Amino acid sequence: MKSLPSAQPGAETVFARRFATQLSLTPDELPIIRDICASSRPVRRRQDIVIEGKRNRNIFFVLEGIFVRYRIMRDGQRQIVSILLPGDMAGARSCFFETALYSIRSLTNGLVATLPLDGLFGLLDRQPQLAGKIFCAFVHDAAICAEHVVVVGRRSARERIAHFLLELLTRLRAIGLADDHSYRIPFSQDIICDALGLSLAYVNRELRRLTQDGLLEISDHKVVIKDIEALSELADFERRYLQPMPLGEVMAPSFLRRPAPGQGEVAFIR
Amino acid sequence: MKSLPSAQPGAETVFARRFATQLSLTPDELPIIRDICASSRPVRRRQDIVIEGKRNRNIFFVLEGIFVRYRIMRDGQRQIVSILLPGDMAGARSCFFETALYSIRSLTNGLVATLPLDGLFGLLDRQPQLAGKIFCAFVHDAAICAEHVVVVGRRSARERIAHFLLELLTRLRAIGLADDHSYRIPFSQDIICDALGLSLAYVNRELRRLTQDGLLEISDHKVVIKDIEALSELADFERRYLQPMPLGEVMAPSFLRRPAPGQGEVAFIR
DNA sequence: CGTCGCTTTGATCATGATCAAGGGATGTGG
DNA sequence: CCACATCCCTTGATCATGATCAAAGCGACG
Repeated sequence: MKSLPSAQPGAETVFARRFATQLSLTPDELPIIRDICASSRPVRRRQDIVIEGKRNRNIFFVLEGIFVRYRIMRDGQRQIVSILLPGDMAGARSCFFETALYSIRSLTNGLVATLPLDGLFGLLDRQPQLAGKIFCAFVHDAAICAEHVVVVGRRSARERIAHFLLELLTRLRAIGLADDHSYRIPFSQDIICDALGLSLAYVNRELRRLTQDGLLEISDHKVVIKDIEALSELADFERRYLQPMPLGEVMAPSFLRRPAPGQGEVAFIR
Repeated sequence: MKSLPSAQPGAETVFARRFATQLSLTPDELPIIRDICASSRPVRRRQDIVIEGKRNRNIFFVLEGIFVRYRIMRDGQRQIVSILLPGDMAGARSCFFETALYSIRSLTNGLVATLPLDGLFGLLDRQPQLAGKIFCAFVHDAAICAEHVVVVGRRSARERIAHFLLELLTRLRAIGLADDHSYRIPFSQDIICDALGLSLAYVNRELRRLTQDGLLEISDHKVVIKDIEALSELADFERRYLQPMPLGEVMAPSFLRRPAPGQGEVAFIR
């Protein structure tokens, strides 16, 4: 299997800039994030950076590599709660509990920067708006998680798989790691089945059917979505949950914002 | 059906105090929250306070009543993403998207206070620690959501139902709305089935089996958990995800905290 | 050359969906 | 006060989605 290339020099600033865009950083906030990213650490493939049941007080910025947040059940089954891509943050949730509720593991070699929780609360006093932006990133993460509930709760296996592949396409494209219709997934089908709560054999069969129907092509870990329209229709995929407002716009005081065209505020009561 | 009693005078301060505890508010922060709660509004049963696809820029503090966050699918099926109880916050996520991703609806008469998003960002400058605490509450909400993924993804119908009822017991007890083994659920089985991604008929059957096995009793919307131990074992219910650290402790600088007994930091790399 | 990790496929089983019908409650209007 | 409707619970019969079990193929790699 080809994994992502290992840490290259300069990756820190590439992703510091990417964070900058996602979080709408101002010129004085940017160097702070760049500082955090500068002291990054490599993570080898299949390594846990957070372990369920152990204490964690660090927030990790994923600069490179793909990670999963997961739980191992009593019977040995695994449920993957989220897929974490470069530009995402990890480990924040466990900071607010005695010990971590999930483990977080790399699927590939990767690179992460560390912000201790204390550092975040420190920022809260010195750079409150920046700290707020980081907290907002947690909210975006939660939105993906909520959507995952809907995928797993109310969709058929075929729909789940289609949705999963489309979500990955959209997220990878947003960070420049996919082209218009295709991307490399450096992981195997068991990730898909554990993310979607399905059995391996069945995921395989349904993937096969999707390719036979001409919607996909998968070969050697490269996924080509041949008909995005049809697949989106099949999966009932709405990308809105992957597109939060630009933070600069959300955080500006409301008198600076024009209301969205044609959409007033919701009438509240009565 | 008996719904919760309507807004009583004084409910604002009762729950302002409850928030105070949950968020470890300091004496100067408390009046701010109390102010927000003072201007609360009643919500009638079965009313949407956030509507999917509509713009929302308000954070709602649930002072009274039970709410659900849900999505209606193409085929008319509903997936409930979260149950919101007094003391929870609602609508924050939709503030960060052009329009709401989910609707939020009351199951009972209720009472909510409103904090405009601008107000939260205003707090960020004037009372950064308080704003941080509110953001932390979003993280707790996300933890429940993540657990929901695991429930729906990898548990049998019987286990899901058991888990759901235990989660409710635990959360209601935490806010004083349940006694040791029982509580009233002012809603019907279709809420359970839409929360867990099951069919109504099957939920009914499995509920029946659980009562026949002597684990539960349900009559007229009152749930009595007769054997918490056995039910927890059956559901693989771990309440940890409902017990975040007291924020006062999390937010204190680390040199004030003693490490958790017997649990060092996680060894990071290698 | 043998092993390991991953994919593929077949056969069978069962969990849970769907369809259908009936049975209290409670409420409402005539 | 009764007729009727509505909401929710209950139960049976049947169906199908997806799990489980089993086995084989196939690179890659040591």
